[in-house]
Amino acid sequence: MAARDRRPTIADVAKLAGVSPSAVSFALNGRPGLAKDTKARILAAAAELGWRPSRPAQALSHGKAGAFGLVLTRETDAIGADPFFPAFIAGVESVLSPRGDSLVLHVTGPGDEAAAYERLAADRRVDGVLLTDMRVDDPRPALTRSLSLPAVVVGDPDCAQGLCAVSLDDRPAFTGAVARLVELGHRRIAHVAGPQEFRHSRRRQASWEEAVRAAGLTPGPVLPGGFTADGGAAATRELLALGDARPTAIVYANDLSATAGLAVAHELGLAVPGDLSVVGYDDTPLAAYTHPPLASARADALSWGAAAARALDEVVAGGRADDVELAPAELLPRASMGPAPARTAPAGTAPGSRSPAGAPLPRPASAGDRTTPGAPPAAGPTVRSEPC
Amino acid sequence: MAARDRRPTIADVAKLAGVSPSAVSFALNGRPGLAKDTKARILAAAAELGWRPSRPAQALSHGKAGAFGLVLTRETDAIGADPFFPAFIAGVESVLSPRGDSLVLHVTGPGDEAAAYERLAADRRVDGVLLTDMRVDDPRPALTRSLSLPAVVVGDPDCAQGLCAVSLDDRPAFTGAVARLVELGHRRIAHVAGPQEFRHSRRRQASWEEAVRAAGLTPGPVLPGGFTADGGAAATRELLALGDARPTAIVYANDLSATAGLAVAHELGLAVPGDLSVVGYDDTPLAAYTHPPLASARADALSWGAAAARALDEVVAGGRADDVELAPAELLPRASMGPAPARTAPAGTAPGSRSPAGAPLPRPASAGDRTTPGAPPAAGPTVRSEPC
DNA sequence: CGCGGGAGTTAAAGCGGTTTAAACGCAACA
DNA sequence: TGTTGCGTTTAAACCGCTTTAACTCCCGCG
Repeated sequence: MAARDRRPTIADVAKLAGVSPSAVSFALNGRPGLAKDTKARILAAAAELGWRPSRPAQALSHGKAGAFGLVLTRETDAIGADPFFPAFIAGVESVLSPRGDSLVLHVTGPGDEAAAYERLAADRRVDGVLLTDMRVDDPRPALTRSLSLPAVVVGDPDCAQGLCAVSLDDRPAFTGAVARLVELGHRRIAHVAGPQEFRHSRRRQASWEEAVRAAGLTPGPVLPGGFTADGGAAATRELLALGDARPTAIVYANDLSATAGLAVAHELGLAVPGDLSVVGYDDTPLAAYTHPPLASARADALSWGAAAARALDEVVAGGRADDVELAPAELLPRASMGPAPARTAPAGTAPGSRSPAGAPLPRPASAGDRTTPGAPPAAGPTVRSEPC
Repeated sequence: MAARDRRPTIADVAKLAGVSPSAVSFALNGRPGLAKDTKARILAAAAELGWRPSRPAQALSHGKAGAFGLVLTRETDAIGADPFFPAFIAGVESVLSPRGDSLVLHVTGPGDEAAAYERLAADRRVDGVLLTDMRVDDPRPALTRSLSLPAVVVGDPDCAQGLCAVSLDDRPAFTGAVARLVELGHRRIAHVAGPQEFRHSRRRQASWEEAVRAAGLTPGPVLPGGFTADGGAAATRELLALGDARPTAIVYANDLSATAGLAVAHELGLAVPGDLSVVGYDDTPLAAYTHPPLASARADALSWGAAAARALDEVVAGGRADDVELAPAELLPRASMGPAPARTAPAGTAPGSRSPAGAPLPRPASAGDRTTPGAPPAAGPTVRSEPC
């Protein structure tokens, strides 16, 4: 019997089955040209020894690492709040795992990002990478191309720079939220935006703006919330200090800043949704349990991860893959959205009496209203933020 | 010049530098016996070609994968809320990254857990694994041992079964919170626990119980919160429906359930902390921004990850490493903790007038009080939950 | 002048697989 | 009986690196 402590190799299996190592390899990989019973004998021997091929050895000989890479670029303090990644990663795993492939994760500071990708490419530890959190003028598509590192963009095609993009539209959630708020009588709908460097932050802002315009209103103040609780709280404080110009509804770029906004409203003695309506995005586990429950939108991060992994598969195999568009995030209009407060709401818009969509609503004369009045928001032109 | 599309190998570098491949290897690995200028020439050639050794090839030849594995076992729906892992992973990375090593992440369902570790071991894709979320009677220490897969336990030594444990004590946070609540006049302090399968859930519960006993009180009701918002809300609803026996303070096993509890209290018209004090654990980014801000405790997950990675290093290298004990989580007593409501609070414990620790507080006669009265909680015996 | 010895360098043998091309056995065919 | 051809199996090269042992100089010494 072979040495007890050494893990079995293909040679051990071959010996036990009474064949050559090549035969074992053929059996393992389902190559044709092996007699049925030989193959069975080999697989039995492999099972008996608990043998599985060494991935490094396989990687070396056929040049595939059997792993995808994911680089998370974060400031140290911004780590920990994002419900997107765990689910996304689980989705990626759902594709990788059945094949025995792995996900290699790297967390880097902003300065080390390029180096992380270069290393991933040079090390040959992964077959391709998933690019998330696309930024304006993101250097990564060009970088991965120059490294000839297969890559897929997790985000809209506009910023893919020729790479395959796997996207999930968050715009309907924002335009829908604004449309619903308008329906509820709101006229001053502010936005607390995410970091401007991110494509999706800008897209969310553009969606909000388009929907507000489509309702014939002037887009209200936009303040940066940075996707953080601190930022969301600060922005909310500022918005609520605007006196008469104070918004009656705030659309936040994510749940974290929205939840912080809720707390600030309470702190200032404002009722939600009585005095202020609030909408977030992400549908954090907590969203249904804030006080009041936070209206938000659910993006299916699990499916997104799976779709991204499948697309990267294709790119790795064939060099190209078609863009994928997933089902858009759907708005969950929870109790934090309500009728606009009486002082601004028209008489007919009391709680419970929803004016049907399309019914003419009193619209305050607003300077700079350049949108066709009455155009239903949902049917408006697609929002295009500037190309990245 | 070599083929343009092929990545450079050690042979290309050797040719360019006019030496043999072995010399390049020696230069790369800082082996002695190479003339200084030869080494410099080789490194220059490597830099010029942008060559970095192939990790699979290295792994194959010296038998080290240059990667650690982390398996996250989660039900699909429990994914996404935990602020611990992103920070923990970043900590692990801080050790791995400078060396060019990687983290291989696997997310599995509960049923596939053992298979995931077996694969990680058989694949030889990692040099060792980090075991987190230790459970009662956790099979993984035995499993990794039988697979001769180096492992480190991220959790207290009691459940390490002989493996190296890297722990961060969460008990002082719980005993401290209870002591503070007692000081504030609370006499009925309930606990909303985490899933009983987890060691740390039980330990937190035991800490709460010990502290309550140490204060001469009878441990109040314990309800399962499952670490989730749903569970926390349900448990809170049940606790607050107890009528006269209703607790005046609830210590939750984590922030997620605590935050949901806050919402339930509001919903029932109870003021926090006026009618009910609430404490969580984790110091979620949101904790400082709930309404009112949630008292919680911060565990330094980043350092924890780094320490765990360093310990695993030692285990991989030498087979053994000393247990590591990190600085305990520290309680952040935010506004959700306040004086007990008047109907139960003694006269002297009005808001703002804190009775100094150690001052005799009126203590209700409670049956089953088996602890020495007056023993300061912090100095009490170490809580030991049953061995796992 | 030959030889021992140290410094510098390299040839060659792995590591554990995959893969190509050749060898093998055997039946059918000429 | 000697080919031919097919189905099955294997030897050997290779993937890119590490490492041991050997090899080559060159110097100093006897």
